[in-house]
Amino acid sequence: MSHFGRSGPPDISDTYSLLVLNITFRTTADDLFPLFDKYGKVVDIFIPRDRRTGDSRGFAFVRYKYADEAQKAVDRLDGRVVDGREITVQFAKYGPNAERIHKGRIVESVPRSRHRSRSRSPRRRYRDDYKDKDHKKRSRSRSLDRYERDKNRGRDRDYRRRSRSRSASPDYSRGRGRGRYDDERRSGSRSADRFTTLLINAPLLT
DNA sequence: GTTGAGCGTT
Repeated sequence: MSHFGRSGPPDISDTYSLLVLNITFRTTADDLFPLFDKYGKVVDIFIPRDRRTGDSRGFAFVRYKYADEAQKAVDRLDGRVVDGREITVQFAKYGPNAERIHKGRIVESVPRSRHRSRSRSPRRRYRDDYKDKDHKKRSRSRSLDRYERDKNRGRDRDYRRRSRSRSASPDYSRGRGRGRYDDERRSGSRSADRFTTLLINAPLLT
């Protein structure tokens, strides 16, 4: 029953998006919905998936109808263990300029960045430190290596396949030999004629 | 079957 995220963004101007990080790769929107719906009206849940494999990318977007409910969900669900992993819940933004979407709704849905860049509140600072420590523990080399390896493997296999099919093709060796032979014969005879003319004419001219 | 930083489909 995953009708979430199937028909595009419904009405962003009236919703408050939450970014849920560190979820399991097999956690679906239906798994998150009952958990997040307990703290407010969830209008949409979207989990970005890989284009090729269709697997979850490990994070989700939960859209709430009201900002206070979204804030409450952040407070209650950030750091909670879901499916064996500690999830990270925070307000999401569409891009580098998410505040320009609609002055009012979306801007109010990003109180953390504004508060952090303007003035730090000691009430939330201890949580930032906690999250910072959590982030420092993570390493990103594994997934990146896998991605590069996959890309290189695919390219290498393609290259190998093409190269092998060409060198192993009997047409290639036969055609190459025949072609070179013909080429040598045809152009050789003509150039030999020219050379003969030159050689014959050379002593005459000298 | 694996993985683990990050900001999203029309």
